[in-house]
Amino acid sequence: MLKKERQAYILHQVNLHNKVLSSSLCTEINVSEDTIRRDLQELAEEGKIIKVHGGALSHSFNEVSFPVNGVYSQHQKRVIAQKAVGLIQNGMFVLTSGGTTIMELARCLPPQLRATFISGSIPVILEYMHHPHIEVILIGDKISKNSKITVGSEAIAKIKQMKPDLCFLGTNAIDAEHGVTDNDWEVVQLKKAMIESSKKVICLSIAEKINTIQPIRVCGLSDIDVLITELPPGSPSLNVFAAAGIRVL
Amino acid sequence: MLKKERQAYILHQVNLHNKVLSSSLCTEINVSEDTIRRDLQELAEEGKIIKVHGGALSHSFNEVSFPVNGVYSQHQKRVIAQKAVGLIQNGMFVLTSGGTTIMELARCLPPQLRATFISGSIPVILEYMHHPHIEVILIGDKISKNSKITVGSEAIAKIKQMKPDLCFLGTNAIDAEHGVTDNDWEVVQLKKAMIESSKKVICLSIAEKINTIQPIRVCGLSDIDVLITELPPGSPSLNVFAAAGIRVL
DNA sequence: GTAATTCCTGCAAAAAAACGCAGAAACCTG
DNA sequence: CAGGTTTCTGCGTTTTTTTGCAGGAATTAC
Repeated sequence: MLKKERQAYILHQVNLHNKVLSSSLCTEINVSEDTIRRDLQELAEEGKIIKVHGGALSHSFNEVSFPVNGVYSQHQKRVIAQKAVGLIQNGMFVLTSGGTTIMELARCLPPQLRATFISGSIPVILEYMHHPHIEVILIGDKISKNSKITVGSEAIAKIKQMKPDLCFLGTNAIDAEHGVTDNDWEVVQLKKAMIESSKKVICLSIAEKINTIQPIRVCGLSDIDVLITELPPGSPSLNVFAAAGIRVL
Repeated sequence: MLKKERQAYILHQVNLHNKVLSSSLCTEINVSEDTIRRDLQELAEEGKIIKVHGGALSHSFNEVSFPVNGVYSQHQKRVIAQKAVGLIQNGMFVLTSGGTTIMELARCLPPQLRATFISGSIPVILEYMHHPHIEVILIGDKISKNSKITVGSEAIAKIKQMKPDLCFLGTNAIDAEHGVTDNDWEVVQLKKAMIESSKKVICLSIAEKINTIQPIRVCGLSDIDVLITELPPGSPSLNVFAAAGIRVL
């Protein structure tokens, strides 16, 4: 990995997560801690980041006070994303939906990972594109402006041609009885096709959305292989899903 | 292998992968490391790549390093965009390439316009999405990270299925003798398909790029219907294009 | 207050770049 | 076509950059 590449990656991470630990960086990029420290120092001298003991902060950090709820659920989503990343292995074909949880997943991908990611969500694709080693496949079709995702028969046909190893679904509602439900008809059609095509379906859901229901049905619990939430796997509210044969992380 | 060949190959590799290692290049082309270094230096002096210790990076890597030229040519590009917008009418199907000139076009679209825009360029699509009445169709395929555009046989096949009314091409180089040329092989394939499919081809080019040549040919002058630059239509440097039967705006 | 990180300094090894040079190829030019 | 010039390429040497490591100082955590 070239020095400039490394620094660009660090800068991206800092801007993304607002903070970065030198210890975690050096395991991610697989260089010595001294190298990281020197990189941080250079970036700090250029005014791009703020160096602190143990890592670095984004410049925007001390300016703005965050919306409280935003940060809170973002933290939960990061926990989910970290768990999800563990399932991805080199060489895999990974199909993902859109949504903020998937965005977080995209941001948490380790830089040395080599895999192919497929999606029709513009924001998610943008995030994948920052990654140094990931191949990005974009599903084309008409764009739904509010969900920023491609929808339509062409997109569904393309998905049905594939057989990805993993499918990560950001879920709007999941319930023990009604399964996964959503509120956008076109997005649901797409998700159905994604589930059908994929070898393994992984649902990402923050605890807040567990046992909630939306008007349109996506799939039943039997179609889900793995459920990831920010809660520990043994939590009582998750027992019902484990009992249905879903691997709960 | 000739020097020009070698440099074209290097440039292609850089544009394809966003980075290149001099060590790997010299085993690929089978020349000494000094030769590679000299090539990289020349390309860097011409501003085509960014040379770093151990190799070189694509210029799109930094993206935010065009403050001077950026603002300057942005004004020219806006002039071009304004002229181009005049060609678009309600109900039209418009196919566009990527590039900063097309970005400017996207920003200049009048808000009451109702049309369908098709592109494989992510930044351009993002701009179209802001428009209230425009239908946006995204061409899907593998994403080329440096040009931020979808490239590949799927994308080309999709384009060939369409028959858009207009095709706006951002051009990297146009010359009276050699026609339109470019430096990214995959993007050229795409542009060729776009030209073939469209009823009317409109080239957008800032004057700076007139009578310049890039390694790979896109099309001849006879394939172009309209040429738009920031210069007034009667400018001497444009006469040769008008003489070739192109409508010059 | 103590233990554990983290940081800094100097240093050394490896890699890459710069430099000068010389042989070879290409290219004028009369 | 012959002689001269320029350009290109590879080699050896020197210089610079980068990176990791060790040991002591500074900072933080408990």
